[in-house]
Amino acid sequence: MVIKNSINLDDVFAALADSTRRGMLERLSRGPANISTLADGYAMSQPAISKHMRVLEKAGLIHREKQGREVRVSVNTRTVEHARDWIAYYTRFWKQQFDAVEQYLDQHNLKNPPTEEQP
Amino acid sequence: MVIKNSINLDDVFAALADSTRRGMLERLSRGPANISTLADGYAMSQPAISKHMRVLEKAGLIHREKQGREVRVSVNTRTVEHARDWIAYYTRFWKQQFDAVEQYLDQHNLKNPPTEEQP
DNA sequence: CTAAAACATAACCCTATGGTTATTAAAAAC
DNA sequence: GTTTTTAATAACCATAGGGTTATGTTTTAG
Repeated sequence: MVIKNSINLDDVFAALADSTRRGMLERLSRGPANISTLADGYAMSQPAISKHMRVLEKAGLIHREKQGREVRVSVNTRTVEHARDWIAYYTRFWKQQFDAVEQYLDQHNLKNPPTEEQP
Repeated sequence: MVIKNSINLDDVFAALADSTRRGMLERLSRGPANISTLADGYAMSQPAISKHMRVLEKAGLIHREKQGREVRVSVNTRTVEHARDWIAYYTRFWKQQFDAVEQYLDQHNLKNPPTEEQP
């Protein structure tokens, strides 16, 4: 079993930056699937699908397992959580600032423009 | 005030797929900053920085505010949370499958190979 | 044994991306 | 009023990305 142990956020987010690949990951949330199943519904050639799989695999987002002539694909939870956690971690601080501003505006009744400007 | 109301995950994740831009967002977790401050520590030209800002703005990840000749930049919490939530939502299902497999392997004592194969 | 199915790889095309230098605009400093 | 500073824009370059067709490989089906 090949396990990717170094998560590269560049690759992970780049892989997520394509709706076809996100669609495949969404499909995989209903359970593992083989590649032709994942390809279902996309109007593109088989090699194009193959490339998308490669991008997802290089990012460590999926795991492929040969089963006869088919390939069973499943999501690599660890990588996906890493991306989520990166955003979630900083969201704490970003939101904190945002809330601070909100609170200030609330307390000083500055959230809306002066009444003379309103309709 | 210009508010981006349609969040495009393609743009958001693409913007996050660059360590320079992630670095700037990390810097912004310590509070809003002007662009030259954000550029600090990056060995690249000023126009390159300018381009990165454009990418972040197009993705709706930041908000720029002209203050004299400087530009104050702050994080757009809403967009950032949207990206986080997309991942977090599906993580529930992916992890559920993962856990189901783990549980099965535990219950059937299949997590490790047969003892004869072990050192 | 031969044909079909499921995938991978190679070679190619076009556009997007990340960087550069040169130039410009506007505000601040002197 | 002239010079600096901050930032944007234009024009360019090289590489990466997403797509294609053509071809090959392996496994299953007939």
